[in-house]
Amino acid sequence: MRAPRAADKTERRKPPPPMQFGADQALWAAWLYYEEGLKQDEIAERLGISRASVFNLLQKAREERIVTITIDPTRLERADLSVELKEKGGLLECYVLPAGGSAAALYDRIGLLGARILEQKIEDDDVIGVAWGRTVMSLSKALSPANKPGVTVAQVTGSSIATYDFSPELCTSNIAARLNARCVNLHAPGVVSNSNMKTLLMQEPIIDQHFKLLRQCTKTLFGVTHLSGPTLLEDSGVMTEELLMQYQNSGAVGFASGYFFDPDGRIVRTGFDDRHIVMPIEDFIKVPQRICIGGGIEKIAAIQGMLKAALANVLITDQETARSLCARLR
Amino acid sequence: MRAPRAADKTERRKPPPPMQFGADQALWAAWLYYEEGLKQDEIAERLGISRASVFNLLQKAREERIVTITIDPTRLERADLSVELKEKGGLLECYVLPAGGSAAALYDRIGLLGARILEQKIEDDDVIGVAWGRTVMSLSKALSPANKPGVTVAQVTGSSIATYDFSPELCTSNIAARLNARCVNLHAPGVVSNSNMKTLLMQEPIIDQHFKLLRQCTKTLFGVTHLSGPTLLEDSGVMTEELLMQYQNSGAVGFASGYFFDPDGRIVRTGFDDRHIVMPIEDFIKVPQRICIGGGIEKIAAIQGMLKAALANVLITDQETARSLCARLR
DNA sequence: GACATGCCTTGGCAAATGCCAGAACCGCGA
DNA sequence: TCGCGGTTCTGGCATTTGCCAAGGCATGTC
Repeated sequence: MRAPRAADKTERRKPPPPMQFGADQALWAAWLYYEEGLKQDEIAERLGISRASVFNLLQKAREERIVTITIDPTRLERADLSVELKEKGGLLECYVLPAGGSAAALYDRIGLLGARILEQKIEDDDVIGVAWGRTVMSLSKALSPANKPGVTVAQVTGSSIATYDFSPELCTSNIAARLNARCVNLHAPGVVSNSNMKTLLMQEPIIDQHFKLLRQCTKTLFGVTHLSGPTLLEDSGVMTEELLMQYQNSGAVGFASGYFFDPDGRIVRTGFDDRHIVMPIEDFIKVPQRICIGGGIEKIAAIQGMLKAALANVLITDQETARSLCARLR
Repeated sequence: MRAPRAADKTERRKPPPPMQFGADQALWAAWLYYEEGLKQDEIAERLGISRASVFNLLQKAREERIVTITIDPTRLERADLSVELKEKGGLLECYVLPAGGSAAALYDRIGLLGARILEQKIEDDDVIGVAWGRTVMSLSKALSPANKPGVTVAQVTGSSIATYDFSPELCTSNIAARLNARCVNLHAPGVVSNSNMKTLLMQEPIIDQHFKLLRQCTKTLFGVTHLSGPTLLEDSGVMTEELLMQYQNSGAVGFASGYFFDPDGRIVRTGFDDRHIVMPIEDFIKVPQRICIGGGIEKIAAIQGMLKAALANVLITDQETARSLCARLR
């Protein structure tokens, strides 16, 4: 794409951003195509470029968000299955991902849905507590860039030693980066060696301050984990098999945002909880919007327990899971 | 769209895809298509319907605004020509329609642009004063339905006797209807027979009240008319040729929102002004956002005068007109 | 001043989409 | 049970779009 003629000589000086005209062309092509309904041929002719270039311009316009294609989120919420699950699950809102989509991993697909919903829900001065998980990570990657300097994104659970690509720190900072929001990481280990250490840590001013901030949360975002079979908790090195067994023996079926619970939604505690640095549940439960995102048949029991525990009041899941849940919830 | 519970009896013959998408089919098709990037074929397969039906669903989804395609209005404002004209014309904002669009009439194309911009600019408690004209009418028809019960749309100029399809009443009520806003028409003739009558009318409580409302305007929307050759003023029966000549002889080159002006932006008055029921110019000029919409080579001189008179601080026009104006404004 | 490098553009083909007219279907009434 | 009006769905074709690999053009380097 050529710069306008007038700029030819001064161009080597590069006073203004070089691609000024380019942005306009994409914009104009987009207008003519999407608003006036011209064919790419016609636009090509009128702009004096090839049709292929028009195609490229349109693609660029979409990529650069000169044009955006959005799906009305209120409709998503009104979909039949969403409404049914919302009512049966005692939720404030519920969103269900259509079955049989692309071949991508389910958590990526759910993450995409979650991203679109979160974008719509975010308000200018939100404080968002973020947990961790593959789906949350996926959501963070699917978020569109936005400018929300008033938003704070805070980590609800301590950081981990092991580095894996969906750690609490990464989830939090990723989301904050996309939103251009303030990122507040929790600079403490997620798990410490004994309860005494936890007590001491919690008294540290910086940590204490962080937990004060968490009490301001207007939203939290978290995934769910099931406990049977290979789980992230173990794979990520957060917990050992023995610890997990201990919870399972106590009747726990799932883990979400730092808490274990049984099928009836009772919180299950073991000694691990005394070493786990996480937002206290009594604070957590006071957050107005608690958004849980996750799905897959292996998680159904866990999600059911999570719903009974009322950890979430907004659920984002997939169709198959939603179906099963509806069936199970009487 | 069929009701979801069609499963009663006929459905038992359809074992393969036992999914019931009910009224959400369009929504889900839209999600899979626009968000997950599936082909129509694939969606058809997964939903167990023909590809053509998927196409129809997608079309419906667009029509019903389940999906919307929008062009970032801030980009429109940042386009080169817009910026140039904004600065040269002493405007707050300026929007330029790309040249060489569809074969539709220019005023329809500009109206479309105006509609998109107005949609973006409207705030929840706006009071919008609306004048009349073909372009304004066209804008009103291109507005997307919205729900703005807090908005008031008020007529800035009196109504006319002759009925034509872009009368002040129609422009006003059309816009209000689209926005689901309150519509306040001015129940008085646009032109009365003598100045005495105008004085009396203006004292009428209802009329007086209306003009009080107009003083609350946060926005006004109006077109421009040129005076040479056949004009709307004459065609619509608002004015006679003699009256127009009178203004032209006094140096007027254009008419906008009820006022005549000369090329230097001086307001031109004749006896007609004493019979013309319209918002007083000193009130008009205080409205924070005065949006003028119009274009076409025949209007260039008129728009130039209008700009000098600073009647508008937001201008929506087409590329050709914008080019000429830039050239003329030094 | 010639050559290498890398982004843009283009022509053309294969795939995807848009659209229409006829088929299938539904509910209703006889 | 059959026929009928109105609606929705589908097969198939013409058009439009998406994409790729080859060719340009301009800049940077020696």
